[in-house]
Amino acid sequence: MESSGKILGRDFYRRDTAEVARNLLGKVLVREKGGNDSGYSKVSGIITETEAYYGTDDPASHAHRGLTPRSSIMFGAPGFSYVYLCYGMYWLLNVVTEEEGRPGAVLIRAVKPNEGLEVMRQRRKTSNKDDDIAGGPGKLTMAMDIKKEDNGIDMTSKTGGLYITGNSCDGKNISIISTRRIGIKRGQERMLRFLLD
DNA sequence: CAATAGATCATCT
DNA sequence: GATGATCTATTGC
Repeated sequence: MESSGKILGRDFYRRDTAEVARNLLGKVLVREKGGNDSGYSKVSGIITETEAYYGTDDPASHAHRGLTPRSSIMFGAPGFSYVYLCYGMYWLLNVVTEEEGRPGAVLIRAVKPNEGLEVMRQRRKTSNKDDDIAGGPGKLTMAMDIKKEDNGIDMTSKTGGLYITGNSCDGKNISIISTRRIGIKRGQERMLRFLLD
């Protein structure tokens, strides 16, 4: 049997953004670098931290000011990746939620290394601690080699080499904690950050 | 150990 | 031209 579970379908993402963010915890983010060169590698990690971002009602969201070229993907169909550059240095990985025409996305803030730990460690020489390899939005994309080109990938299919599968250990008691979001100026009152205990 | 500044660039006003 | 969903290194106690 497949230890990695099956890929989450589009219906999973076509829900309330906070609901998706909550349900993504414990799932497995898989990154298959589909390159044909010797650098082929497969890495995966268990999602341990997410944040929900809505649309016009959410002052912290990129879709807050309406539809712009960058945020337009948040208005599109669910299940697609939304990768963007933050502070000029780090890429952040989001997954589009809500039905088409309605903005929403879940920021994947942290994962726990599962497969390809060695590869991730090599990509992040600066940090020696395993817990810190993908313990943040920017670190996670660094460890998984996610960049601008990975924007707009259909994560309900293996085609893009980036997808999320179900949890391998089911029925496990997982305690989910929700707190206010981090690193933003507005909308902190809302408990839209979810993390695994 | 806690706090702070610097790096760096696509996107929006 | 200003801003930002960040990370790291350095300083200070």
